[in-house]
Formats: sequence, structure tokens, C-alpha cells
Amino acid sequence: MLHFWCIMTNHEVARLLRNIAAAYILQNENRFKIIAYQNAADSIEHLSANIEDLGRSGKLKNIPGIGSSIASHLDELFTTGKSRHFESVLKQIAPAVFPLLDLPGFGAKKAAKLVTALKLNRASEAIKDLYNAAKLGKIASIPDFGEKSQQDILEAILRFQKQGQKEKRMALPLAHTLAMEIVDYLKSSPFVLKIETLGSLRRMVATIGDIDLAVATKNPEAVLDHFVSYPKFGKLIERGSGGASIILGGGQHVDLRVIKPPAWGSMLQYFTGSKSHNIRLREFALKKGLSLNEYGIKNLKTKKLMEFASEDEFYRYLGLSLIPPQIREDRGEIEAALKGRLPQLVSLSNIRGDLQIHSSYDLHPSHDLGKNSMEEIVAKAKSLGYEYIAFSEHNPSVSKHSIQQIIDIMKRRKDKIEQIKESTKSVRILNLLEIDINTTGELALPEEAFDYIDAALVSIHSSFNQSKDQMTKRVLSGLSHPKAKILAHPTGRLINEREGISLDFSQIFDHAQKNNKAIEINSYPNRLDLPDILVIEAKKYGIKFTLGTDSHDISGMDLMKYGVSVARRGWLAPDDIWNTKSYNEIYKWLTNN
DNA sequence: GCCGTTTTCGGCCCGACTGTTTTCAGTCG
Repeated sequence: MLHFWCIMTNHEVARLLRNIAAAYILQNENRFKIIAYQNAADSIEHLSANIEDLGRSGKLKNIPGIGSSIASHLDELFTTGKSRHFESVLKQIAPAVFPLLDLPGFGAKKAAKLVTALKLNRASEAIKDLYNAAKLGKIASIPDFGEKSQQDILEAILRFQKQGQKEKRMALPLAHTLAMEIVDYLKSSPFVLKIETLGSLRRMVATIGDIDLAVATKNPEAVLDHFVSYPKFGKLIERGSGGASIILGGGQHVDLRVIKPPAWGSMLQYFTGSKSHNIRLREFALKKGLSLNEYGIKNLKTKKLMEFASEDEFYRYLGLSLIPPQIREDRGEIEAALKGRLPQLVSLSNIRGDLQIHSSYDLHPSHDLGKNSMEEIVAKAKSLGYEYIAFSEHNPSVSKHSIQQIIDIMKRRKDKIEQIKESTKSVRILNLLEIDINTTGELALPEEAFDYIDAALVSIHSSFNQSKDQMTKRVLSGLSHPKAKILAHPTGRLINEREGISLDFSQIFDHAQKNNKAIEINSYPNRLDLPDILVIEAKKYGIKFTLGTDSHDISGMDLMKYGVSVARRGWLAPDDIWNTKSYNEIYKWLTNN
């Protein structure tokens, strides 16, 4: 099969479709056609799978927002390297328009007006040329522009250029921890009646831009005064009657919104989003003659606006059950709520044990040891109310030991674990090991050493850049060992640091389902892996999951809630997760070879 | 151009903010 070495990323394809939309705007095309292209671009940007891979397997039309027309153009683009239709559309527009679309506050019309008026004809230098024109005061005299907009354009360009070194989105656990500190602080004000996170933070998305909070109060000014006295306060951005924005000392942006209690529910619903959930919900409401906005629900006939003090009442008024924030992503949740078929999502209280923990027991591992002893971990597990935990240190280094040495190390470790089991009756112990899958697909543990563990988690820790075919074979091979029961942090992604490996997940999930293997949801702060969208995919195969904190010290064991939030975003119920089951059930599964 | 609990035709979310155009278009979330 013909293969193009340089495949397009989802971001690049999305960008191309946004350029097409911009071109259509300038050609006064049907505005819904324009929206369709923008929707398709959004949809592609949020995909977990690579768009070109989906194209190769003929699944483009499965992507929401992509129908037969766009699918056929993309198909042509992927197989021949170009789309005649896209090229002919883009050809109509001055090339310098497109780079300007990246500037904040710029849309197609503003960009095109400037390109024409200033005769910008070098696409690669468009932003620079625009900047120089603004500096020379050439923009203020263009019709529809003035002194203010000229100044705004200068600032927009500077902001855009600075964006390169801008803070990346925060991993959820960091944002959540910061938010909870602020929430605790705000609660010390007697005027705070209710407080909640908003936006992606409330939905527990894996990465967070700004920290958004809301407070219900009868005295907004007092609450805002309290907010801007926060000890970690860095800089005030703005303050109005409805809220304030600040930057913390660490550079994180925090927005607080204040509202009277009777309108709390509608406000919370509106600002929790997601945007696509809200759009779908408004379409749904419209069919009932109702219009939704941040203040409440308006009856289009009577023009009367109903306020809602709680989200529960808001959703109920629409004939829906309350949809948990984590699944408000327009992935079928409204239809499910309508039919009363929302899943009973797993919660932290359902979790009876932690299935990935690294102790400081030194088996000369291939990767890092934990910091706390097995005894300290057991004590921590007790304080968390767990029924069981798993020790899952990394396998002993292969290169530094002989096979016999490894066997001896594993034997001694088993003795140690047996000894801990003797002394601790309240917390049951599982003897697991996290084993590397080598580049060839072999597990980095001699066969005889498997006798000294109950079962293994297997994972990729090297050669992350193998081709998708190689990597898929590698993982399937590793997972095929009878003692390999869990595929740990399956994509290997590190948020803000490393993209995940490329893997054919349909094969992995299929294999896992047929062979009773579990897929891990790893709670480690910058992993949160398997990512939520793939969890939804995996669940369709009917496979089970395990949750593990991947703790390397006992404070890490507190982070299970983030794994739970990934599971909730993946629509998982307790029954989908092994750690909600009893020790006996898990032990039976793990040791049933 | 997409999509389907009333529809394969005829719809397609909502409001805030901004600047400049005195009545609105463009952009954003």
C-alpha cells in the first residue's frame, strides 16, 4: 500500500477546514455551510484518533460533523496529497488573509479588509507587514477602523507573539489543587453561601486553562473584597459587579463569578459547559419552545424567564435527569438523560483498593523506586479505608543482573510481601509487578521469576517512536503472557511533555476483551492515561479497567480521585472497574491463568 | 454542509462585548 511519510496532524486538518470556512465567509456562502466547516474543524481537533488513520480505514463519516461531502474531500486529500475542491476555494482568497486569522480578535472579514486596504501580498510576512502598517498609523484611516482599533491590532500582534512562551494548560491535578485552596479560603467568608468550580475544571478535563469559580451570595461586594485579599494573590485583571479576575503569584489565571442564590442553578449550568453540550441542550430546548441562557429558561411564547436555584431543577424542567458535569460533552448524554439511561457513574467511595503502587523495596529496578516502605504504604492504605492494595514495583534491571540474580531478587521480594501479609490482616496485599514490554514485545522478566508474583502490569517505557504497526504488535505480544493482566498507562503520554505512542487501539481492546485483560486508568497527575475519549471507546468492547495511582510515595495515594474523574468522563459504572470488587474476586481474576 | 423521537427536507444556540456605522457587524466563549 502506498504510504505518505508525512501525515497531517488533526490540528493541521482542522486548520485547513477553518481556512475553507473563512474563504466561504468572504464569498458570502450560505452561513450554515460555513458553520458546518467550523464544526467539522472543532470535531477533528478534539478527536483522540489520528484523522488520517480514520480516513484510511474509511471511518471519516463516523466523526460527528463530517458528512459525505467533507469526507470525500478529505479522502482525496489523504490519498493524493491534495484536494482539488479545497484548493479551488482557497485560490479565490488573498493568501495573506489566512495567517492573520491566528491573531486574537481577528475573523475573516477583518483580516480581508486589512489585506485589501494595506495591499498585504506576502503571506509569510503578513503579520509583520500588518504590524509595521499599524506602527506607521496607516490603519486608523481605513473605513471601519479607527485609532482604538489600530492600537488593539498592535496589542493583539504583541500578545500573539508572546503566546509562544505562554504558560501551557495545567494538568488537572495541579489546577484542582490550586482551586481547592482558593475554595477553602473563600469559604471562610460568612457571605459565601455556595461555591463551585466551573468550566473544564468542574468537568474534570485532563488539562485546564483558567481556574473558574462561582459563589452564591447575597453580598457580592463583600465576597469580591475577600477574593482579592487572597494570600497568593498576584495581580488584579479586572473587577466588576458580577465577578473578578486575578492572576496568582504562580501565574495562573483565576476568575470568580458571584451571583444571587435564586439564579445559581442556571448560572452554574451555563458556565460549566461544555460549549458543545450547551449548544445541543439549547437545540433540544428549542424544540419544546424554550430558550436557554445564563439567567434561566425563557418560554418563547409567554416571554417569561424562569430562574433556577439548582441545576437539578434546571435539567428537570427540560424533562431530563441531572447530567453529571463530567459527561457534559455532547457524547449522547442528553439522549441518555431523556431516556433515563444515564449510567450510574463510579465514584471515589466505590474504590476498594489501589492497583498500582511503588514501594521503596529495592529490587534494583529498571526504573525509579518508590520513597516509602511497604509498611508505610499499608498504613496509608488503612487510613484511606482500603480493603486491599497491590505492590507493583518495576521489574529488576535486566542488563545489570543474571537470570539467577533476578530470580533471587524476586524470591526475596515475595518473602517480604508474605511477611507483610502475616502482620497485616486488615489490608489484603496483591503481589504484582510492573514489567517493561521490550521493543521486541518480550517481557523484561525471566520466565522462572513469574512464579514469585500473582500477576503483572505491563507497560511501555522505551522506544516510544516505533511505528503504529510495530508498537501494536509489541503491546499485543506483551499482553499475551498469561500472567500479564493489566496494560498500564496505555498511551504513555505525559501531559505537556510527550505525545502518546501510536497504537491501534481497536486491536488492543479486542484482544483485552477476548483474553480477560484489563486496561489501566492511571491517576498519576501528568498521565491520566487511558485518556477519557479512549475509555469511552474501550467500554464499547465490554472490557474492564483497573485504577491505579502509580504512587511513588504515600501522598500520591491521595490522587485516586483524578483517576476516578477520568473514569467518570469515560461513562464508567462501578461494575466496569475491577477495584470496585472484593479482594477475592480480583485475586481470582489475577491468578486465573 | 450536516442531520434525524415531527423531518431524507428544512431546519441549524445564545448573549456579551467592542468599536464605530447612529442601528449594527464582527468576534468570542
